Amino acid sequence: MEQVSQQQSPPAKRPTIADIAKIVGVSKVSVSNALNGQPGVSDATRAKIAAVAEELGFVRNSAARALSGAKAAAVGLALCRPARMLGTEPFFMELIGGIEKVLSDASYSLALQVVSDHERGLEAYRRWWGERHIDGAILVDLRRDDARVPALEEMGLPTVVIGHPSGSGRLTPVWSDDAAAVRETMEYLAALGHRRVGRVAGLTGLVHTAIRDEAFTAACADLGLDALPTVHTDYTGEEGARATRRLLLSPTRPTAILYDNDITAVAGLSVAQELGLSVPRDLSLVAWDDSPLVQVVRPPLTALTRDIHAYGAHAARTLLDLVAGRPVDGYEDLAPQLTPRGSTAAPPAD
Amino acid sequence: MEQVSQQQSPPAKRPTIADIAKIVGVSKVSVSNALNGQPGVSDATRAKIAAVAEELGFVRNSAARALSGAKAAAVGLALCRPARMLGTEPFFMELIGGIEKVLSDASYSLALQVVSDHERGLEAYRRWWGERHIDGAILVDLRRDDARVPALEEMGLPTVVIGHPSGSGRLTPVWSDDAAAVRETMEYLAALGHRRVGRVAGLTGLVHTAIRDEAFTAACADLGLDALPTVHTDYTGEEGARATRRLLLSPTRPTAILYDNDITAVAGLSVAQELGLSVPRDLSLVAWDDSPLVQVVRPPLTALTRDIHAYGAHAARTLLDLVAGRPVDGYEDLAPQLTPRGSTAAPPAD
DNA sequence: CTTCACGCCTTAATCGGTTAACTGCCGATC
DNA sequence: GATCGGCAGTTAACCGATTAAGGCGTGAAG
Repeated sequence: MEQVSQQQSPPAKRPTIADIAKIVGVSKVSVSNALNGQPGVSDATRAKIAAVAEELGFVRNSAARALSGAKAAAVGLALCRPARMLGTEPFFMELIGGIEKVLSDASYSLALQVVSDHERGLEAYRRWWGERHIDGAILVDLRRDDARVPALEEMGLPTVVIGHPSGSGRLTPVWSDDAAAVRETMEYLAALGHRRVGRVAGLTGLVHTAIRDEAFTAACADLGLDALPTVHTDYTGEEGARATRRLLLSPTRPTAILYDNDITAVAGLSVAQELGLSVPRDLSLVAWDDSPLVQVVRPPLTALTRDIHAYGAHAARTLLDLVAGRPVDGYEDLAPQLTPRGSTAAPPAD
Repeated sequence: MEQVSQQQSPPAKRPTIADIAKIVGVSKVSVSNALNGQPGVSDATRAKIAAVAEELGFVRNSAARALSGAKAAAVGLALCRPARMLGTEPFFMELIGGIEKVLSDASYSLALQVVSDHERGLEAYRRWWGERHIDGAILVDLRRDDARVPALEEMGLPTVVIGHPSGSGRLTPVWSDDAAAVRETMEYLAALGHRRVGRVAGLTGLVHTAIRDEAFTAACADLGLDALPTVHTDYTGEEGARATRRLLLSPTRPTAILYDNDITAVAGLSVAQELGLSVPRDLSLVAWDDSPLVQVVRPPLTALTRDIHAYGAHAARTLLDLVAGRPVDGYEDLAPQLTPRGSTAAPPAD
């Protein structure tokens, strides 16, 4: 706390289109048109303007541009995570990376706010939109009967919802078929010979949790498997461990467990090993979402893989279409693919 | 891709201070002053204006405000991560969470851009600043002789550097004493009886890597330990595993290894177990940065703990001071604290 | 009675772009 | 030769807020 290092305030004034206009000897409007590729400027003039702009290091003032009714060239994302869940899931960094890729190619930027609850998230969207700070928004962590959906609809803010169409109202959904992934996994486990499969799920309120819950129950019924009660968690390692312990110590101990994320699956693996169970000999585990994490443990976990980066990119691309007024349908991404690794095998003979 | 769900464009015009002025029967200026808590407005008028603004759901147009020379109420962060490293480290989500907390309390927002290299990161800062989109910036992943430092200095963009003062030039640094943490760890390991300690480090170019490298070498010398060559990685699990394998298969196999992040440490644990080494009986491991990850594996890893959320919050607070023109020193956060867990013990008798 | 200060409020100008409407001018068309 | 159309470019107005400068009435001081 001893280091002193001051910065002086910016002295130089930024060049404006008026400066360029004066130098080139044309009007502001011609400069504006030239720089924006609008017609009505000769190629010669256009070139001269471009040269001067370059030389002066001209940068458009987005405030002025926005004020004149143009786009803000930014989209908003209010991420709702209680502090302790932050950083537990690689999912969001990946997703944001994908979103960012598309946005920055279009010279859009992302306004990000991490908030404690959906209420405050909605406030952020409302402020950004009211201030004309953003042209569109991305909504994540979709809940059942999510109050944010009607609110955003009413605001008229172009929004892409990352989540199933069943919960996205009139907003544009981008989603993947989680039910299919559950089905594929259950068929795989059933084929291996498993009859009692447990499930450690995520937060109950989320739409995708409900969808997976349902698909899980349906698959059990279809495949004639024992339906064990699903245990819900908050995605943390601790709850994943607790849930796994509960399943493994119950009288109807499962021979395989399907997790809703990577952290709980890894925690489950540790619990199993603590209890003296060998994976995959005594117990098979499947993680949802592939990440460095699940590949680094021993044995590496069988996982439901999806390209989260691409998922985010699709959402961003869809939003840009929406903002530009291009006709937009929802976008269904690929369903997560089962990637078998060392954590799944036939159940013990018993 | 079948779902069709259109959104209509926003029909209603947002209320402006002119609207409020007309209704209340005063001038725009009075409205502006009233809403900004400026003097020159009677309490009665002020109350009336506030009431009408509330009723109309008035939100300030930040573009217009920015155009008139006011603050942009946002700060920028260009995060430079190659795609595959994204999401591997919980560190940045935590850091951003801490930054966000402080910013949103001050009604500031964060402009975030994930870029592929520092060159593009600098471009983002330049664009944001030129556009008056941000009032200040946060710089991370500080490298030695980082070209971004002089560039930002020259731009006059108020910037807080998350990194050691030795590399932050005239910009304001926020840092923690990594050297002290290395020293503490080495003393601990030496006290346990270790004589050969290996180190799996991060990217060579980074300032904090160099500082830890140096502290490591110095500590070895001071404590009379064998100086094994440090192995550098890109923080991924794969490279962590490779580095660990290399150390463990060398003729001078270490009895303890200090890692530069959590992912490489966990990968190292797996490698050790694969090679038939028992942790901590045959080998002790120390991870840098505590995360759910290192607590979930067996045994849970001894780690260098720091409050990353608070770290980010300090950086943001310092930046807000800087932006407001308040006198600012650099800020030295607490040094990472050693948290012993099950992965460290005395070395084998040999 | 003048003068000054002050509180409250107004008008005017400004930030840096964009859009709308209009002016010359040239060549093609009838 | 008059008319039309299109291109290159102009001027004027405007977006919504802020700052600067000034007016006007009231009460206190000289």
